[in-house]
Formats: sequence, structure tokens, C-alpha cells
Amino acid sequence: MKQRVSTLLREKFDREVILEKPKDRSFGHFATPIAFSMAKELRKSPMIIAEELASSFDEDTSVFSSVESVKGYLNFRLSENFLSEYADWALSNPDNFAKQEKNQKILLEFVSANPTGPLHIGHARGAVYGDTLYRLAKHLGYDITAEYYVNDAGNQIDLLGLSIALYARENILNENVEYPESYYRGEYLEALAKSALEKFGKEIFSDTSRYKELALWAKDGVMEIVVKSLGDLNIHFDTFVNESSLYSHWDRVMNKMGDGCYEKEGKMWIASQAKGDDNDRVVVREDGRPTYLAGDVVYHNQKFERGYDHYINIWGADHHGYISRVNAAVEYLGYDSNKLETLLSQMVSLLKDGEPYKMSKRAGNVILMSDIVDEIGADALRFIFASKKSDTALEFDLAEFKKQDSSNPIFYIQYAHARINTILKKSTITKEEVLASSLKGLDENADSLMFDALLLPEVIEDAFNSRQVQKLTDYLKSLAAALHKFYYDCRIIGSEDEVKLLKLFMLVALSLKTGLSILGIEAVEEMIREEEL
RNA sequence: GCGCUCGUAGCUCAGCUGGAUAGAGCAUCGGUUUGCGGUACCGAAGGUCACAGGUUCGACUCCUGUCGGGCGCACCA
Repeated sequence: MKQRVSTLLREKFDREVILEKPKDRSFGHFATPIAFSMAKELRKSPMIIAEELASSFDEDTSVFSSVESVKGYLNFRLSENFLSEYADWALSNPDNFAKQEKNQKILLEFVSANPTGPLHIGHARGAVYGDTLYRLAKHLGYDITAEYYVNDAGNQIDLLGLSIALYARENILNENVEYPESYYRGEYLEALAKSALEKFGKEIFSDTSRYKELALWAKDGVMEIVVKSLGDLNIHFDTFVNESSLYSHWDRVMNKMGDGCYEKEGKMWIASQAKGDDNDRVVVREDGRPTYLAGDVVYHNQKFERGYDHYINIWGADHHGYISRVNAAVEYLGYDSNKLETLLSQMVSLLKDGEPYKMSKRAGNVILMSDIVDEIGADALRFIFASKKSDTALEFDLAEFKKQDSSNPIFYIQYAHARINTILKKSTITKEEVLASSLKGLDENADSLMFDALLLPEVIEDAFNSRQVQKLTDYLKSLAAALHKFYYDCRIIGSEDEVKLLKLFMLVALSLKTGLSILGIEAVEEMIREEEL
């Protein structure tokens, strides 16, 4: 819709036209401050220019019903004809509403939590953010792949083996054990220790030389837990890449970097400082063991060799210092680091009824993602994370999302959708009759609601292009509000315009449902009262 | 110390590539259709947009500096 208007204006004025949403709907559907920017070169007052431009639209009425100049702004009101035709198209192609066909291959890597324990609440935020971007991109027709990088090499894997063994020795073999400074703890170790006992026998817990074996077996079990809990959040990955599978390519990749890699003090370094990093970094230690960075270098080389048009990484914000290193490596490898975009997901802190959420010892003093899903549900959790800018710290209260009233945004939106459904059922008019009716001849409020519902496509595009998924949740909240208000002001059933109004409601429902599905949330057909549960 | 980032209503946050009187939810106070689900709607109150400069016809938005919070500055991942 906006695109159409923008193209039309660009052709008419022969220049780029900034289109904005007027603060107040009484100003029209779209507005442009173009007269201000033309004022200087034409040496005329913006107000006079705007008036001249406005009057030049007099003969054209197919798209606009009015074009007005107000205080130098040019305000456009779309014609009912234009709106209703678009709405008709959307309702007869509901599966394609707001869809596009972008020809771009994107690789999106997110979560990538170490396979050493269950996901915590911080992981959940990155997971939801990534998956929402993924769904947006899919809807826009991008060829996008969701990938999980499994860090199944390095110290943390050794630590996993050690942690299981210690747990088993203390809790299964009833030995006295001394814990080292760092080790993993949490309920999940119990299940792993028990099945390890069955699979390997108890000897493995006392034989330190076999801890590696134990760890490599256990990380698959941990990944199962991880994948399962992501599935509970409606998040699925297309591909998994194991860090351990990459090191065999190290020599080749290192040579590929040419001067980007050099030897000093018996170690291999990457000359990342020349590419904007604070220092050069070690990639291979003196004893020949590669560092974590080496894995990422090989991994990113592999990503680029697979040949995508664009790459997106979502990392925890505490890794932001790492971006310049990986970008440096990408450039030394001969690729364009502008194609690699790293987005950050910030910390989360939780409250419950105004008090800091207690971490359970059982979980190893972290807030488990699965506990929060159990508490407020996957939909609410997804909605919260999607509705806040991912790169700023977030604090929220669980209690707010358990309420069954308009203070809970997810409830509020679902209620709007359910409300429409209820009224469609209640009416004696059939769906076919509704769809066959015309949306023309409605009043201003109805036209305004129609316009709101038709805004979804540009919201989706904007949300993805800016990587700000909260634009979609904001939109759904305001569309739901518009629906509730309209419903309150205007009686539907029994009205003269009942057929048309029902059709209008179907359109709103389509936008709500489509928008929710992109958030990974299924729109409900009816609300269940709490007391009915 | 250096780098990144944030600082908007009592609280949690929006504010599009600078543009028309700074927005929403919560909390507070007041009100509502003889009511298609009041699980909703309307209104009031509440802000020197951290502070100081600069650019501009116009700055919450861009630039510089100051103050304050978070994160990073590993041969850990």
C-alpha cells in the first residue's frame, strides 16, 4: 500500500518522497514533508509549494480521495475504491497476504548455546528474536536457513564429562567427592548420570581417562534437551554444525588467510588489529590446540563457502567485543564482511510480583527457559521478548503476563481475534455471503479500521529490514485496540451494514492471525474464561 | 584507562532514514452503551526527552563534551 503510493508520488514529482504516518488520522493516511525540502531550491515558502502540489492532484481520484496541504505538509487520504480492492484481494488470497518473493539466500545463526546444559532465560531471548526474524524473512519470501552452531569441542565439553562423573560419584556411588572451582550443576545431570551408568557401567565415573568419552556421549543428550525445549517454544532449526567437525579444515583455512595469520612465540595469531580489533588474537596455542576463535574462523569460512547472499549472527551482548575479530577473519579469508551482520541480544532480568525471581538451586542457580515456559506459557514468553528491542537490557514481571485482562498484551490481542470469531459465528449471514459483499460505502471509522488492517505488509517488511521485531507486536497491539474500540462504538449484528462490517472484521482477523503466526503464536478462536478452567 | 551500549511520565518501554501539540501499558483517580463476551471502552493526572554546547527552517532523533548505569577489553567459550 505504502509502496504503491510512494512509487506513484516518485513518478509524479520525479524525486524520492518521504512518506510518513501522520500523528493523527484526521490528517489522512499518509503525509509527506516534501514541501520543506523543496522550499530551499525553489525559494518559496513550504506552504505555498504544498498548496500548489495539492491542487495538482485534482484530476486524479483513483488512488486518493483527497490531497490536502496543511502547514506545509501534504496529506493524502486513500480512496475507498483503492482500499476495498486491496482488502478484497487479501481476503480472497489469505495465505498470500503480506507475502513477497525476495530472491536472496540468508544464513541465520542463532542460539548456538554450548551443549553443556539446558537453556536459560538469556538464551531464550536470542532464540525468540532469531526465530521471529526467521519467520519474518520466510513470510517475505527470503530463502533463509536457521542454523545452530554446536560448540562440542574445547574445555567446556571436558567439564561436562567431569561434572557428570562427580555427580554420579556423589549421588549414585555415594562417594565423598571434592568439587573443583568450576563445574556444571543442575537437575539434568541426574538423568545423564543414570543413563551413563546403564550404558557404560559405574567404572567410567572413576576413570578420568574416560571422561572425554563420557562427555562426547553426554553432549548429544544435552542437545536433545535443548532441541526439545526449543520445540516447546515453537522454534526449529534447519541445520546444525558441530564445531568438532571443523578442525580438520584448519590448515587449509589458515593458508587461505595468507598474511592475516602469522606465527609468533610459538603460537599462531590472527592480525585482527589491522582490521579494527584492539589486539591481535591467538588462534593456535603453543601446544597446538586451537582456541575458540579458530573454530569460529573455520566456521565462518565454511559459511561463506556455502554461498549465501547474506549472513546474520545473533549473539549474546556480552560477546560484542568478538565481532571485530570474526569480521577481520572474514576479510582475510577474502570475503566481504559487510555481508555478515551480527545482532546482539541483551540480558534479561525477571521479577515475580515485584520481587526478583528466585533462581532454583535445582537448576544450578540459573533461570531455566523451560521453567518460565511452564509458568507463563510459550506464547507469552515469545511475545514479551519479541516486543522489546533485542539489544537493550530488559526487566519484566512474570505476573503481568499471567493476567487475563487488557493489561496483558497477548491476552488483549487474542481477545480481539476471538471476539471477531464469536461474532462471525453469531451472525446468520454465511461466510460466502460476507466474502461476496462489498466494502464500499462504509463510514470513516470503518474505513480507518480497514486501513489499519491493511498496514500489515509494510509493518512486516519494516520489522525485518530494521531487524526490530517489536514493530510487529506494537502493530498488533494497536490493531487490536482499534478493533475493540470499533466494536464498542458500533453495533454489528442487526445493523444495516452487517454484511460489510463482518467482512471488515474478517479482514482484521486475517491481519491479526497472520501477524501472530509470524510471532510463532497461534491465534485462538475463542477465549476460555478462567473460571471455566 | 580504552571500546561498545543505554539514560524519555512513579514503574516497564515505544518514538520510523531529523519534521505538525513527545506516545503506550502498568499503577492512581473518575466515568461508560438497558450491554453482539464490561476479559471491553472513555477520560483525568503525570515528562526541563540525564546535563551543556553545536549543525538545521526544524533535534528525543545527527555531532562534540560532561555526568550516571550495563557489557566487553583471555592462549574461557
